[in-house]
Amino acid sequence: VASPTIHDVARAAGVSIATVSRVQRGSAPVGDDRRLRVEAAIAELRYTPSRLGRSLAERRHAALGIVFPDLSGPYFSEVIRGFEAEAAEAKHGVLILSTHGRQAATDLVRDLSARVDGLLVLGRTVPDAVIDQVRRGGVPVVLIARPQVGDADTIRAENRRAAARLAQHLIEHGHRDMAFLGDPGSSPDGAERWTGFVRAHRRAGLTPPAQPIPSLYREQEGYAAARAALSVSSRLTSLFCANDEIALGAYAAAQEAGLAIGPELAISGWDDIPLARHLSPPLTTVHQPMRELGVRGARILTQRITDQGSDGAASPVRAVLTTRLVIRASCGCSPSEGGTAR
Amino acid sequence: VASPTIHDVARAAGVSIATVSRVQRGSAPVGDDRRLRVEAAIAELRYTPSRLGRSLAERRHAALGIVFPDLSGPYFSEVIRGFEAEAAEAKHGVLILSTHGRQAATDLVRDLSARVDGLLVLGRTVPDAVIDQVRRGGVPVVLIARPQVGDADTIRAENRRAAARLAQHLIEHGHRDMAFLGDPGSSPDGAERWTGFVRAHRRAGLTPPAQPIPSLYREQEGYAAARAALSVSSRLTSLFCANDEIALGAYAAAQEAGLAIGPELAISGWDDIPLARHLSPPLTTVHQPMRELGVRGARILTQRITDQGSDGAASPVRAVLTTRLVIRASCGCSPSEGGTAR
DNA sequence: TTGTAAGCGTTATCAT
DNA sequence: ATGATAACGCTTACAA
Repeated sequence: VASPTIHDVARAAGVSIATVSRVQRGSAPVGDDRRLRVEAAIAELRYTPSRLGRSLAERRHAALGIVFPDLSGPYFSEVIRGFEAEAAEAKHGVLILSTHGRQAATDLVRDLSARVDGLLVLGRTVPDAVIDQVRRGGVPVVLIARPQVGDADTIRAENRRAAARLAQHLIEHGHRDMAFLGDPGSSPDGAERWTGFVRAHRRAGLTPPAQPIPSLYREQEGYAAARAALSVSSRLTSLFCANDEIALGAYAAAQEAGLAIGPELAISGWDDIPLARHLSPPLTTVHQPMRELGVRGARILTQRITDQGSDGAASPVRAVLTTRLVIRASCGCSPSEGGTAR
Repeated sequence: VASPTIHDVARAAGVSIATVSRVQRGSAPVGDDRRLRVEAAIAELRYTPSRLGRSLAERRHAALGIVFPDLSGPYFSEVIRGFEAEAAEAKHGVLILSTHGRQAATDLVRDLSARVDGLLVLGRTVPDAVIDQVRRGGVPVVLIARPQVGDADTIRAENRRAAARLAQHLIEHGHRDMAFLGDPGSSPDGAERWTGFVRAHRRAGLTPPAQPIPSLYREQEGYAAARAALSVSSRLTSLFCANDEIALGAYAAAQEAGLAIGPELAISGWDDIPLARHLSPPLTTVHQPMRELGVRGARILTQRITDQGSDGAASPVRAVLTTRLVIRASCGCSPSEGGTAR
């Protein structure tokens, strides 16, 4: 049941393998008689060239890889979605790798890097050293939502200004006692949001909280953090959550405490996951162009790959995509005054 | 910047490439002196064997592929999640392909099939003919949520009985005028749910509706279908939705019509997406083991691949995974009496 | 234990 | 226009 090779076709058509290759990929002119015979043989034998043989000869995989922490939640799915679409456009296959916190991630990433022509790395999935190593191996790497490594290309969504605008919006609602739930230490994104949050306070002449309430970016942890925040200060009127999952947990905590979300306790999230608009009240949050992050990542990689021959290394890309405030009801706005601010 | 090859290492260590190969993969004993020299050279040169060269020699890609319609919504993400985890376990890379309704899907799938040792196909993404072709090419295929093709392995989640139990539950709530929103024509899953729905009516001595209200499996379409249903019959007290997205649309339609979901209008979904429990009222639905579907798919594929040498084709797998009713409040149950039925 | 050499299935360079 | 033939980078008999 072994698949036919180029030799089988050549034999069947009574020509050399070079001719078969030419016909099959139209790379050079072939006489009509032979072309016909070859085409017939190809159809007859159901010949498909071996990707492996071809890649080995062409010295390219015609594939891109993407590494992400986990596939739970819509965030990474969306990035992958964009990435895959754009990669397919460029005739690239797509290999995925979820590190899912496993320790062996390093080896898996090395493995993956040996299968692709370019690699997109999301979040804090891979040690810097490994990134360096992969790049030195000649595989272009693009980083998303991750601290920079050397002069690797980086794409991120704007955080600081959006956070400041959101915090300011809350301040204009009259809130004076706000807590920030999240973990600035674990992610550059979180750190920037915290910075924006603080900045808005300063600009309004207010004193921001001294510290964020620490919380991992999951509902469970958000719930715990919100309970903690609420119990510490009874004057708290607003919870600024570093992502929507945390906000979800905050909803639960608020309901448990008998607080009306919106009027009595403002809650905001980040990411604008599909869930957000279906909550009651709908969640005020910040929309990130997740799909676009993936698209851009793939685009930069294909660019780097085609540029690989030419010398004169193009300077590293440092793209910052714009985010969008999505004002809904959970910040205390009435549904009618809600809307979308740039 | 070209990566070092096995020859470079051999030269540096003053040994043959065979010895390098042996050391590198520990496939055969090597004298201590040479082993040390080889290991030193490998470290020195930062040698990583070429996946392409290796795969060509081993005649296997060490990779699995998965084809799905789209990455929007949690359903396919979950399947992929399980698939990836299990594949990684078996040291397989994972290639993804989203057909996203594009017409060129057929070529893309052929392409993909030339890059992997086994393929998982979800939903109605690929024409039967292509599936056959891939299988004849020697690549094992597993089908999920898709009509059977020849004797390819198939995995699905149980539908009929779960649908019947859910419908019966609704009937016990006193509902006599129920509508089924979905598109049995487009998917075997949908067809089976409809069958179960009808069967429950019959068993209770009731007359089921003559036809489902047609709706694609998306919120938008669900909304339209629900409006249509509600306008046709004013006696309608229950909407049995073929998936959660449709139910989401039904929620919107019900709210618009001023109907209290649960008490006045029962709504049920299918899939138990994360959103479901966050709706108000929380959505009664049916939980599918999506992750498990992916895991099983990968497991069967690896099995088929390793069995490929041995003759005596194992008979086709026809796995049916069990589903679970998740009773929440949207069916009219009070939160307290809610719970999970097997 | 170690090395030589024959594949694995292409592409691409050279002659012709 | 066509055909030999040399890579491409590895694994694995087969010899020694």
